[in-house]
Amino acid sequence: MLHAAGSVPLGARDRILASAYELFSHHGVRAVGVDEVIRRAEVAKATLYRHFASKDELVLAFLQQREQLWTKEWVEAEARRRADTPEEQLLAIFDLFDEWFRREDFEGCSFVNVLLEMNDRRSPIGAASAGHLANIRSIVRRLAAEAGLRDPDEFAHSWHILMKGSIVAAGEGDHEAARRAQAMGRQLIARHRPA
Amino acid sequence: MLHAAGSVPLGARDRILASAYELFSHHGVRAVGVDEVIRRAEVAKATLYRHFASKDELVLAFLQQREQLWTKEWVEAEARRRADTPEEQLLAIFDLFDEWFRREDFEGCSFVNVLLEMNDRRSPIGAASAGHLANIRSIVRRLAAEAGLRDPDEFAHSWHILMKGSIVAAGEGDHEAARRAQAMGRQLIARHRPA
DNA sequence: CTACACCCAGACAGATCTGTCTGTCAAGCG
DNA sequence: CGCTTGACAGACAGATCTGTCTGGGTGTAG
Repeated sequence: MLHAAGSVPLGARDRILASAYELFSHHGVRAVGVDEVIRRAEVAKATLYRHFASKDELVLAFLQQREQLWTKEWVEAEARRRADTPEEQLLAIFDLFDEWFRREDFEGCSFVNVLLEMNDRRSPIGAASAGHLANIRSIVRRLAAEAGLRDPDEFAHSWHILMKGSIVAAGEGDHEAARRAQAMGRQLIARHRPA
Repeated sequence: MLHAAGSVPLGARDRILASAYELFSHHGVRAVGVDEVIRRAEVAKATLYRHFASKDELVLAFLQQREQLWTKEWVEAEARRRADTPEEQLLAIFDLFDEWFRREDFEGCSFVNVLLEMNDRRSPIGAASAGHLANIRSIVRRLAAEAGLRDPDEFAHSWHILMKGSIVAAGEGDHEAARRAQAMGRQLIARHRPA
């Protein structure tokens, strides 16, 4: 054995995941084949299938990495960093979205994209996507609870509707979607503020 | 020539369109092949390609029929029928959605589904989907104008965010999505009411 | 030096999808 | 009756995708 701990130095697996992340997030998991993934990763096909049992397993790994990079390290961490109070942190999500929506390579929410590409909530991939979306909601729910808002669960579901709706609108080309969603978000906060 | 006017009696083309509508709306346009369409329609493959130049043309015809049946004859007509004032007609959209979201065979918004399946706004199919979504907004805009709301275009964009967000949430399994969106819609109406 | 683990390159099988083509049949019309 | 039109059934070509397999190369440990 080479590695005493469970850390692979910097190998083929990471290149495959990075390639899959770039391609799947921007072009969808159905439109991208494994040949394109290995070409960009500069690995052999056998290497991919040594590390992942199937393309579906690779997609599941991609979704987990998306949660780490997008949900946790971008949305959650950056929203908390940009504002002091939980209420302002919630609103800061749409400031992030505003910048995101204006990017040339805007790619949308991979969890929604994959869920709608599969068109099957009960498939392993569909269920995983729905699970990752639920994890986004629980971050919102936690912020709502920290802000002292009434009924954080109901709030999180409604807030998430604004997030998803604005992302789809941005996918159509609406560059003002984040601003519109934020305005509705302010009203939603007001309605959930304790009397 | 058989038909003096431009009306085909009841032929293969209608069976193809009906089959495509059922399959594409429920399982997506990428997951369904032409073989499945012709099998359900009970037509020969050559017959399909006599009436439609390609599968893409069939998809475009499906989207147009979706606009006729879903957008116009269901959402718009039924919302106008169920309420008297334009404001109540807007809110009635989410009453319709509430029943729709609870259906066993809930299929989501085909325009959003296809747009995200394609992942390309510039392709003919993606552009058509975006166009049909814009047509939904113009119906909302017209109702907002009839209701005397301020800035009907801004209102329609925001309202449509609620519609699309709740549809995606329903696709995840949230049966209360319509009620939540309607509550936010009431606040949006209040904000756009003239002083 | 040898053994072994890991990896690259690419051929290959099997499945599936679009779109074309051949052949047959039934109905309407002079 | 004979001709035309449209449709059915299905084989077929060509492309593409997943997953397997062979063969060869390289670096490291004992």
